[in-house]
Amino acid sequence: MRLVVARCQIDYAGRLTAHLPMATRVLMIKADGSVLVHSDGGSYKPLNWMSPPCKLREGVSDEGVVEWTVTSPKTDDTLRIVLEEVLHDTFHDLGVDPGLQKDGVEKHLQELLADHPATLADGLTLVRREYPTAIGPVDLLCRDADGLSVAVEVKRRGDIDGVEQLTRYLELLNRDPLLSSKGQVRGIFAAQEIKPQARVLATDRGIACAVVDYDALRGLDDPSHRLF
Amino acid sequence: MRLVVARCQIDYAGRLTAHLPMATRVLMIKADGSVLVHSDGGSYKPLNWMSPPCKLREGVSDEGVVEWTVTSPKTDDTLRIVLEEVLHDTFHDLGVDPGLQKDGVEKHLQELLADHPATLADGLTLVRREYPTAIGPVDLLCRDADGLSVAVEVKRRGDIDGVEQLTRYLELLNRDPLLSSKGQVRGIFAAQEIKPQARVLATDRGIACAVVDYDALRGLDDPSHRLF
DNA sequence: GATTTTATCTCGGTC
DNA sequence: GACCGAGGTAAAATC
Repeated sequence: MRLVVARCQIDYAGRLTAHLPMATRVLMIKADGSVLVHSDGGSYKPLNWMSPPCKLREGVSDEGVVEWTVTSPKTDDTLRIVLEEVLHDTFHDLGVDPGLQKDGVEKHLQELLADHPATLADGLTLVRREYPTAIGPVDLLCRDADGLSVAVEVKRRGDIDGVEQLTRYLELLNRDPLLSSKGQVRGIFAAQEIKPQARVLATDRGIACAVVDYDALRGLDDPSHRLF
Repeated sequence: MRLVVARCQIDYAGRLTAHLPMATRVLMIKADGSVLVHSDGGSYKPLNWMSPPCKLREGVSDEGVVEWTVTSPKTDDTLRIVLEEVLHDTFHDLGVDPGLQKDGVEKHLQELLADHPATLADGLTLVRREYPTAIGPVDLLCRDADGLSVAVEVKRRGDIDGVEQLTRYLELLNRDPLLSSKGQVRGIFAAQEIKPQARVLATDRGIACAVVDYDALRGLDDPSHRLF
């Protein structure tokens, strides 16, 4: 990884053309030859970049101006960087990164709860995941110990929208005699964190709230499992 | 802009939770407090990041370990960075970036075609750009040599969705007696590249396809035009 | 390998 | 503020 801070102007030509006027910026040159141009703002997206695979060629023009040309052998995109003044130029050996471990997305939570519905309420068993309705799939459709249907809406962060969503599902499900013949379909709003407003609304509508302990749930899935 | 190279491990908690094991990485801290964590590979997307607005707090634990905590006041996302060894730490004043000048996107194509509608079909003249309808604006509404209305949908890459879109517009426009009294409103699907499926569908619906030569169009606009 | 779906999407626009 | 659509979308999951 090479880090360069320099006054530069940049031209990109590829699927579109783009130009960056002369200014001071950070140039990040990765081991695979890819180049990122960052300013002191914006978000994680660079002002301009070249994706790997690509090759950087350093040249000097007739007027003695340093100019980098980054080219992609596959897409024939090119990035031309004219360096007016180099303020910083260092190289760092980073080695290979072990990579990111992601976790806690709604889908994974849903999978875990589908495997362990009893953690939401005693005696609860799964009928099916993504139970289809006219207005969209219910995350989990379950049955309780008395054989009554229970609809579960899973969210990572439970806010008011999720309660509204579950309410709509419950209205619909309760019109289905196959599900509601033995008694009303109940709702459980399951999330890692439930916002106070959402809890009030849910309680008001007779919907139970379940705060999900993600780590404990993973422990059930695999007792020897450790987070990292 | 502060650039730090360090052996670190990182935990993120927000919309999801993520973990990066101990390894050497580049930390980019921008003027607005946002933080980017880059490794020596991947693409322009950082391994982990915090979007502005956010605040970085540097702390030292009981064991003397340096630990950064980046928090967002709005979304309560947090990024925790444990620094085992700092290999590089520099600050650079970049100033405000003048920003990127883009070219060749759909909007620009539309402008060029609005200036030169005859390149789409002989005798075509522009009535107006972004002609409003109940379901959204038609890119270009034109009139042909016989005084018949022609609706043009402009895309950079023409796929099936664009044809569907134009079809909906044509249906609507053909219900307007002011436009269709002299005869049916025709459609032209104009794009730099038209996918085979889209071409088949367009032909099937009596919509003409026009592959736009972007560079030639720019040449018309200004024969002496040079990129920058 | 091609295609579809997702994203801590980002970014710019309009309403 | 929201909502919508495009992106040099990229990247992951699926077929």
